[in-house]
Amino acid sequence: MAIKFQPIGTDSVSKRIAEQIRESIVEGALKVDDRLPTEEELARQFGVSRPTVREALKRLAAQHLTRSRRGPGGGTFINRPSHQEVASHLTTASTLMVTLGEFNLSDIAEARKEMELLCGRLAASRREDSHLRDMAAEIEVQKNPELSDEDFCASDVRFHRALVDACRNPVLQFVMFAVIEALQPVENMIIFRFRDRQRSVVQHERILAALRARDADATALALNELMTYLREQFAQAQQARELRQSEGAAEPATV
Amino acid sequence: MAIKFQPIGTDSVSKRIAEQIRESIVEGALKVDDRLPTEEELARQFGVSRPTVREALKRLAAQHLTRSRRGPGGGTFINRPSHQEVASHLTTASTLMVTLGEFNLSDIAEARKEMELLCGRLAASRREDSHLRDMAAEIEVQKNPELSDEDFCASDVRFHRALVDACRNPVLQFVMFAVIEALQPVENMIIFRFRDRQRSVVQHERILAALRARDADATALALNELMTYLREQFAQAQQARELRQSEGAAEPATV
DNA sequence: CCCTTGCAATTTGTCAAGTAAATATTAGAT
DNA sequence: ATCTAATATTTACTTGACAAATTGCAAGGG
Repeated sequence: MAIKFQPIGTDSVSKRIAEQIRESIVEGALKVDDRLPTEEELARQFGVSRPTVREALKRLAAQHLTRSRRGPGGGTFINRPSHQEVASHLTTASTLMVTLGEFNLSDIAEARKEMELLCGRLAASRREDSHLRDMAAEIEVQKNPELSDEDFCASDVRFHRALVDACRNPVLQFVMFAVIEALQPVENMIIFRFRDRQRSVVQHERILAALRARDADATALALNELMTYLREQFAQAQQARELRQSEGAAEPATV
Repeated sequence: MAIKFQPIGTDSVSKRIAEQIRESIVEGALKVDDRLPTEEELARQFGVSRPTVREALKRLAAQHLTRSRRGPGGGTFINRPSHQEVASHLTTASTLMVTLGEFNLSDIAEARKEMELLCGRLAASRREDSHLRDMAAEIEVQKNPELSDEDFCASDVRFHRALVDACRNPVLQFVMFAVIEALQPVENMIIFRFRDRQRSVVQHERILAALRARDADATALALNELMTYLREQFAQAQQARELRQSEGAAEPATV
């Protein structure tokens, strides 16, 4: 009985149809803005029913590979996925992996530190005045003591996004947005507990000044200090979290 | 007439249902391996028909957020997104954005260079002997002159993956795999045209030696040279590509 | 007593046919 | 000529049904 039986292709029809269309796209047979046949026609060609075709199209739509419009001249079209669409997708995925504990905080913090340092160095030579303005505006927001913790954190995220934008490399921007946004809930938690805003704001100002002077080393230095500080906070938060989990796992948060 | 009318929720029902379930997941109301109600029950709760619910579930399944099984005890479950699944998803997305021209080659090459340099520096202090062995094995493969261009390229990818592995940061690994794999088709094209293998192999050996000595600076130096060389090749390839597109756009490839 | 076999119940997968809603086109009216 | 209304096309959704897979249990044979 050493026969190796083939695992039967058990994927659902709608999945296989979606795969087939996706293949056609990546192989170039279907180009952006090409129109697919009508659902009825597709159903006929694949030899399946219309709802099955529709499920396949929804799979593709969920990945922003197609878009559909009703009416004459409507139909289903191949979509060019925009940066934002794919990035948002990536962000939810990474957020989920963080909240599910798939990545630990210190790994993310390290990755973020290293990559943001990299962006900072590039940004020093490439930043435009508009980036400086955006960052300055956020610092002003952050100085407002009336600001809620949530709003402060949101502004912090916008500040770092502006910094990443200034490095003017779409790929790095793409990746960093996911990393930064995935950290936001964690940052929220930390800032809520230790709310040491002043220190962050001072560092932000140092970073901005260094970028304004197009000084890569000074930018890296200031960023490094900020990131090191944040990493300490993360480690502290993680210790607290682990302590809470092991000690009072049953108690539902002492708020 | 200065009234601001609310934009009416124009998203399709199945999309809104998928959104609602996704929200429940990221907010923690639905945990991993939780079972959703049956499709019929969901249809009743949302006040829609079963096919509509199914379209929503297919959207989620396409993002690996849920999985479904038939039979009693079956149903639709919240899925824990594995590194591999999400990474493969990210890879196909970035591959698509490259082939659709959303990212240009030099941006990717730059991002890859900077990030791989970063990984290299970290790897110098963290590499294990197993990583060195993996890399050495790939270099041996690459020395074989009988190797097909395709196989050489695949080995090259494995070499760089091993390098990234050696930095021992899951987040960086996660991101880099997508960037490296997205570049593979392009690398293939270039190596096929200019097939300068010898030069790559020599650089690989230098990188390996530097890692063996745990010398971060030497690693960075060797990597930098390799990446700079590759970037030149990319630029050359892109020029050739653009030339071909503008000149003989009609002609179907002169092979 | 244990192991196999087969049956039944449950749940997703697929099909069929039709109604509703949106939209581009065309014909008609002012 | 320009605006309006009818019309045709195509996706969006509904209803109702059957098929297939998988689990659990029960009956039968060792």
